[in-house]
Amino acid sequence: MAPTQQVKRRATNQGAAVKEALAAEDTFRSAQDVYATLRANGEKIGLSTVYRHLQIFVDDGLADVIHKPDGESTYRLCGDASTTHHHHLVCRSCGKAVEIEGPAVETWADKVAAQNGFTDVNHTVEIFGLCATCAAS
Amino acid sequence: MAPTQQVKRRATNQGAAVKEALAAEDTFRSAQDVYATLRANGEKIGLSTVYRHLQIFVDDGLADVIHKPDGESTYRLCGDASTTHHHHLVCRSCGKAVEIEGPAVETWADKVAAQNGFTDVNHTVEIFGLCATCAAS
DNA sequence: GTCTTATTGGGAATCGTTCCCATTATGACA
DNA sequence: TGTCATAATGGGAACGATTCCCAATAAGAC
Repeated sequence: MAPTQQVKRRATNQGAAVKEALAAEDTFRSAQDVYATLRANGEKIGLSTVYRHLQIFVDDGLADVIHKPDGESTYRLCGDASTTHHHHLVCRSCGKAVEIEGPAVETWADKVAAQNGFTDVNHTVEIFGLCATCAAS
Repeated sequence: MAPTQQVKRRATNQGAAVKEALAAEDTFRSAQDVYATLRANGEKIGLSTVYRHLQIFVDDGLADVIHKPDGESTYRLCGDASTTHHHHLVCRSCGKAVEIEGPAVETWADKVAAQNGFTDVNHTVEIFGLCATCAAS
């Protein structure tokens, strides 16, 4: 919506740590999960800070969020999310995600919304399943 | 998954009241909202019971759930949800929803999942926007 | 009418997330 | 390199939605 305005932001160890933790895996991970991992690694960081940075990443378009059916929010860094709108194919078991695109879905969504008089539209499309690895075990 | 097995279930005033409350409007409503409405109507019912029945409706395929981006779960009765898989165009402001179908999306989702070795697939497609009424105000 | 047991409901408990605010540390500037 | 303004931190309290627990209640079968 509004042009992503970069606010002055300080570089901190904690911020870097959160980003690293996310970068380490290509799966969607919850804030609690990231926090636990960092603490286990001996990182000195608070839960609030983890939430803060995760949210910042989302605001800056560096990360994507997926709200799991159980209500938990999970995050994952996304290469060039800012330029390409995309969706995810997510493993319900391990959280592993594959970025997918569906141009047809985009246009369909906009068309349907317009036909019904809806404006300021956005949509969520997530496909959940079991990845080959998890299905095998 | 497992064949929907109908369990013996008693007919109670509370159960009927919850269903009525949902049937009264074609919008997705939260458990808290339904509870408040019922109490305001002088209905004698507990919050736990509302949650319980809402969940039962979902299990029985009588209602659809949508997890709002803020994490709240909203429910709405759906005519023949059990027979026709469909999605929703939901007003972000008032919750009003229009049932929509997108056969192309279904096949696309399945195809993408299969290509990536995912099984036991399901997907969520919800379109959020502002309905004409809410946009006007 | 009686009895079995599904259902109820209110409050405690849980869980993820946000808030508050005194303390800490980054980055700009001298 | 030292000083300073203030962004960032973190720990615990606060919150809101949802679930749990369990004694009291009431539906439905006989």
